[in-house]
Amino acid sequence: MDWQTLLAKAGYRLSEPRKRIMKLMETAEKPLNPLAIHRILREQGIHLGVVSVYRTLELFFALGLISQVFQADGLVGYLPASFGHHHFIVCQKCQKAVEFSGSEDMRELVQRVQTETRYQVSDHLLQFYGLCPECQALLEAGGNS
Amino acid sequence: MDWQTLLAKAGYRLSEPRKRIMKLMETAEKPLNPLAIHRILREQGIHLGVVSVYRTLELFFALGLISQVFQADGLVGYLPASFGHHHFIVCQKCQKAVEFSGSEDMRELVQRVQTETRYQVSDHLLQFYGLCPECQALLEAGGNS
DNA sequence: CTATTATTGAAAATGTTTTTCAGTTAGCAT
DNA sequence: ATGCTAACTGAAAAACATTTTCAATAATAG
Ligand SMILES: [Mn+2]
Ligand SMILES: [Mn+2]
Ligand SMILES: [Zn+2]
Ligand SMILES: [Zn+2]
Repeated sequence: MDWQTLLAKAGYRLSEPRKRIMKLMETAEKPLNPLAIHRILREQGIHLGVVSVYRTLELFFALGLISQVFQADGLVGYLPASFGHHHFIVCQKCQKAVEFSGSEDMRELVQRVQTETRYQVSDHLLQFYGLCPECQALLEAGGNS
Repeated sequence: MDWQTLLAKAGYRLSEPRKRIMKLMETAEKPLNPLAIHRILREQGIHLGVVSVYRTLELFFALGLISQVFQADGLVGYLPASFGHHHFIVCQKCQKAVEFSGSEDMRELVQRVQTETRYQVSDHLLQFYGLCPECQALLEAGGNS
């Protein structure tokens, strides 16, 4: 089921701002935050109210169409989410992020932690950080810094 | 080595605001953000500039004395950090958080993801969410909601 | 096509974080 | 102990980010 159908089935309208924002998200390689989206669209001549960007992202997130992406020091933005259980790995150099799937990750660790802490675990936040293939290549070639 | 020594060795002064803030952090069970810390201390009759709270948390974090804690929807605040590799599990009902250690967690998963994505993994963000023992008990007793 | 209702967006309000800078204080030297 | 000096603080303002409000607009159903 595509996002437009999902939106409709959930009782929401397929408005112009929502189309614009999803179209941009779909091509995004790096996590985008509300103001960045607003700015990029404006640069493309598409002028949305900043409020609509906030509202649309909130809605898309609630519907599971996009995921929040964190950098080691906080939320950086959103990226389109595929269905099912997955996480992101983010390049520390260029921010490019890709998903990896992970349904059975953590099983043992969750067991251990539940026993140790007496908490009942029901969810987790996981992200990896590192270097994307391109940035690895660049680093090997010439530059440090 | 205690935090005061660590601070001194790193060339920083042991100022009154820093003492106040660390003392509060040390007793915190739930993640605290800058404005919450500012408010709590003010309620105790200790009036710091809000700027100092921001600066001090930034410094403590850079020195590894405190950790950032995320809720499923963003950074919620800071908690004291013990040394070494560890993560937090946060109660979704009352926010109480405890650490668990985890040096060898993820080894296999990291391998798999490196192969799949061609990224080189160098770090990770992991947090668990669930119910603390107290909130489990409360839930079993009477209430739903 | 029309009516209905969700949705948009400008503006203002609110909330958060950073910058600036004059005054203060911790730690060191005497 | 006392004074010196650079690190530090905090009030204020600026900058930035988010939420609220509400009249105007536009998407969908009929
Ligand atoms: Mn997982
Ligand atoms: Mn770990
Ligand atoms: Zn990269
Ligand atoms: Zn709890």
